[in-house]
Amino acid sequence: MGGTTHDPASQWMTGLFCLSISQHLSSDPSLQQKNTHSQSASGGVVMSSSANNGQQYDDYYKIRHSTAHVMAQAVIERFPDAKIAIGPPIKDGFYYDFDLGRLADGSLRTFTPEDLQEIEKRMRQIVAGRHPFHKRVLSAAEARALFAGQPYKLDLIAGLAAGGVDEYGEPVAGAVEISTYRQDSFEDLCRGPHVEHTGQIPPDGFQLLSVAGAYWRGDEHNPMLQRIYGTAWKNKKELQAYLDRLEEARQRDHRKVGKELDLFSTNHEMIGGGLILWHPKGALMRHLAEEHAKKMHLAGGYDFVYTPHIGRSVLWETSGHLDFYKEGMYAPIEIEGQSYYLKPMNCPFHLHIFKSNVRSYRDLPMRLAEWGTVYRFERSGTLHGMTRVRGFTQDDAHLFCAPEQMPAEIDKVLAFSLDLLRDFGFSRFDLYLSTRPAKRVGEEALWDAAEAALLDALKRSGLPYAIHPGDGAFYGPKIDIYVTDALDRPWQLSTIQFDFNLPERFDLTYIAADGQQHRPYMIHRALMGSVERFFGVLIEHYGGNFPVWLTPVQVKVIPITDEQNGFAAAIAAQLADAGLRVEVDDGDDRMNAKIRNAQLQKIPYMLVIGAREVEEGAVNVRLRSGDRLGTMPLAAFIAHAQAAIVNRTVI
RNA sequence: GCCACCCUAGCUCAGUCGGUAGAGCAGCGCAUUCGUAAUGCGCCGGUCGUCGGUUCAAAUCCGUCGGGUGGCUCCA
Repeated sequence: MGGTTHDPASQWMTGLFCLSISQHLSSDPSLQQKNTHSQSASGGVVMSSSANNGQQYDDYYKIRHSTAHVMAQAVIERFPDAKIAIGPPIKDGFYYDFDLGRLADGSLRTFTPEDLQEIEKRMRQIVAGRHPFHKRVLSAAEARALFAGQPYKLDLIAGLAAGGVDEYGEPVAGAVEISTYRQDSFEDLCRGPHVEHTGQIPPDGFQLLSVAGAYWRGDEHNPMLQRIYGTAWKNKKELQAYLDRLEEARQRDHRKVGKELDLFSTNHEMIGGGLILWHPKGALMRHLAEEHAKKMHLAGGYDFVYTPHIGRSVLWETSGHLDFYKEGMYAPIEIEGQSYYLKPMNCPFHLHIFKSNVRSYRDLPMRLAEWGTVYRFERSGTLHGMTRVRGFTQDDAHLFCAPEQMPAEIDKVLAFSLDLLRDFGFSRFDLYLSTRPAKRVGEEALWDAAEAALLDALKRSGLPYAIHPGDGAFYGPKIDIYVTDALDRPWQLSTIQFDFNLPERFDLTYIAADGQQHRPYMIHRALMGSVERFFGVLIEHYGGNFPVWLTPVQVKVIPITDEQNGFAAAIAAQLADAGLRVEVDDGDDRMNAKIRNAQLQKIPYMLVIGAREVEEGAVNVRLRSGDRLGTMPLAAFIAHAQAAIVNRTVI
């Protein structure tokens, strides 16, 4: 999700008066596809240095698309009355949506696990038949006749026949050709391309994965369809590699690792959904992360502010939140006849800090930063661990500057953001510039200047970027930064957004050198985005094997017998004095068990202390990786560990 | 919110055709003093998520509510 225009959630997230952070896991490789699409639709606006390797993409695209058709055939054979909707290839696979009608009791007819098994079995038979894919082009009238009993197809044809727009109302370049593809007994409305015949679908390269409810065109006002997800690859080996990747992702799931390492928990029944309890070890990591980020902010010219958790309704009326964002806000609290709202965003408070005094151009740029905890209503079905929650803390800042300062300020904040993300171990970035949408506020000159500044900053960054034309919020253009994690998954973290709206609403001014009042530029930015979500992403990126500087317990001292407990305690005291976070395991376990426990807790350094070490006054160092550094003087180990901390390395 | 699947001890799970509950880990106790991923023995621990129905009998079958997981346009 995260960032596509068609995502209703992110649409209301961005259609706000203030900084919005997409909390979603951005499992959205559509970005790449979307760019291609934008390019064809709007004449090559997209500039991206991450090249599509077309041939490969085409092969997978054809295999997945064709497998979807084969699946639809198998479904139709088993459920002859099924209505078929759409069945596109997607990242790593495909899906197809079906309407199976209703059962006698009025409930939706759905696929059972047995259905899936049988469908998959039948698919292999169809594939073995080596049926060719036949394309034919037909008129809208012919298409309507062909799909007379298929309401969803008729809906699609209507969109195509209307011309100029596709089924989502997006403009389509060029003339629209209506075509079908047929294999064996199954003919589907489709623009292709497909493989030549079903024999080109590797029978051991695909697998059905899951069934899910999905609304027609993603709109909950529409009928709910039954979607079958599948995956398809060129051969068995690739399929297995993909399944292994899914398993690896399960192993790294931040909810699983968070429990194993005792970092955080949630409790829907007693606390509430989407609300995080940070346990001591998780809280320590959060403290370390924030401490580092805050030092960077102070060095980067930011001023810290603190603002309340609630504010009077007039504040949210002024900001526009009560008009446009009420759905996302919690119900008001009544105090002394006044309504107070829990804050969904920090910006209105920051604007009031700006307004609390007459501002001179000499005060600018003013950079107000706050780790501000906000509360937003999210539908219960969308909540997910730490990455989609109802209460979260933004590393939020608002930059106010004079027009002439703006380009430099953009450069600075972009570089700052990337520096911070790099410090947390991310090295692969994709940047997106979202430009002016049709409905917008602010003068054209403001948009021109802001978009140009953002684009220049992107160019100077030297990193891959792309443009999403028309994808900006109505109040200003923005840059979003996606990082790619260790499992090649993109996540939207940082966002840098112009706002031409709030300075107007709050009537912000400063006195320029000409003695006149001027309106400042205002930029929202969050780098981690939501601290909770960022933490979830970090857990999955590292799979719990955190870099030494962030890990809650850095050193476990392991005396082999209790003869060494005294020496171990003395070692631990010296390590603590050196600033290391250390624990001693002086329990009854054998050394092997102590090592195993430390290993399971993913503690980077284990210092094994036996009689030899005591005699030599040294420590024997084992790493989390299983590597052994051997015996060394304590001072040498401290130097090693401190270097790992300073360099933020993962050992 | 909607669709599917799931809910058994603190955790991970087993429990056959319906005959009234088991293991490992964790915790606690005792013994053990050990050289790089689990020492042994014992003890404690569950009205099988909730409420209701069917039945001589329900963890098991049916319904209900609660909770969890995946999904709800990655464009015919």
